[in-house]
Amino acid sequence: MAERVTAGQGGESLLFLTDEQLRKGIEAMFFAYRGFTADPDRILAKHGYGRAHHRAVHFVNRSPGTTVNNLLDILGVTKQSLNRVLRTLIADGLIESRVGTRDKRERHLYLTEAGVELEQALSEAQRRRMRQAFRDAGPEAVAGFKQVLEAMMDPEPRRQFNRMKDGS
Amino acid sequence: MAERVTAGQGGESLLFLTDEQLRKGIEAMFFAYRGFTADPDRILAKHGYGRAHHRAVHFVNRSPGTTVNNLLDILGVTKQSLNRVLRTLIADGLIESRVGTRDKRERHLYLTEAGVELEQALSEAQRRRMRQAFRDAGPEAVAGFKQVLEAMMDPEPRRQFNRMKDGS
DNA sequence: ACATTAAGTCAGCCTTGTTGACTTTCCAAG
DNA sequence: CTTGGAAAGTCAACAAGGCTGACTTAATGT
Repeated sequence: MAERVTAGQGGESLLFLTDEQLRKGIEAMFFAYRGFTADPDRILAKHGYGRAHHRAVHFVNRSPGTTVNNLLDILGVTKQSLNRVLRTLIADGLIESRVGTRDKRERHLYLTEAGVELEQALSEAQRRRMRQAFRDAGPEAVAGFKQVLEAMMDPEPRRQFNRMKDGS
Repeated sequence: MAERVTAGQGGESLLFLTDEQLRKGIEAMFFAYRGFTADPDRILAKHGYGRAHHRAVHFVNRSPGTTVNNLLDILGVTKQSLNRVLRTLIADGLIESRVGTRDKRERHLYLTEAGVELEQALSEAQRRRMRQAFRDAGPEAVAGFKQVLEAMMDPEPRRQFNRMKDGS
């Protein structure tokens, strides 16, 4: 089996990574991400929602009272795209939008009771899979998993990721 | 900091995983996957293609001569969805579709020279990021990363993933 | 007073999923 | 041998959810 190795740019490292090893990593991400989203997707479909709604609900739950602009930064989508999703969630009574007290231009977003309920259902499904995977793989593997994922992020999302470690 | 822990279904395990730990895993997947797809997305955009084209090119390169049906199984999308992408790739001369010799209903798919070129550009971008992440995290972390991802897949994709380890 | 900012809206586009209906080809049972 | 179903692929039409651009409204800060 011919193992062609592409040149590593910059200072040659200590680790020898074949293209084949890297490709397996790439495919692992592809298949794992599909599994990762499969359970919530089923729940969302019942409600007539998509992944966009899930992301919105997740991060509003994560940072209650967050503003629209804040959410835009986190999700990395356009205002118009988020707005469509947000509008339906507000209309359906899952998210509440309160005018800011200090700055009345801002809208602060909160999950309603129904919103919390959906978020619970979605995240519990996802946690279940994550928990199972973590248990199957063991604590050392979990540490490695997190390390690699963090190293794979772009700098700005990584900052957000770490900032969110300790609450809003 | 209140750490609520949801009940682990089934036999209580040795690992205590808080909801907070699991949620960090979930967010890590979200942000990392975005980084993972960012580089190829930029290249694809220049050619007027999307992720669907990338996936098709990737797996045709991976298993030259594969049939449409085969690809369907791997990608987990509908025939019609794949077909649209495939049609443009064939029209643009990146993929060649040969009628099967044994079974003339089947179409066997191959990358043309131009197809190989695009695949190289895409996968090299992705490999670069993966390589960097792997190096930053170290070999032990990489092993853990793979273990957890594999554990996160649904059984059928996992089978495909492992089957592809040693070539088509 | 005026420029800037946050939020929201409308119109229109693209990609990529979906379902349903269809053709061509193959194979197996009568 | 023929014929009827199954399998592979194709075409048409629709929906979700991205995107850009132009614009309004309201509040803020200079």
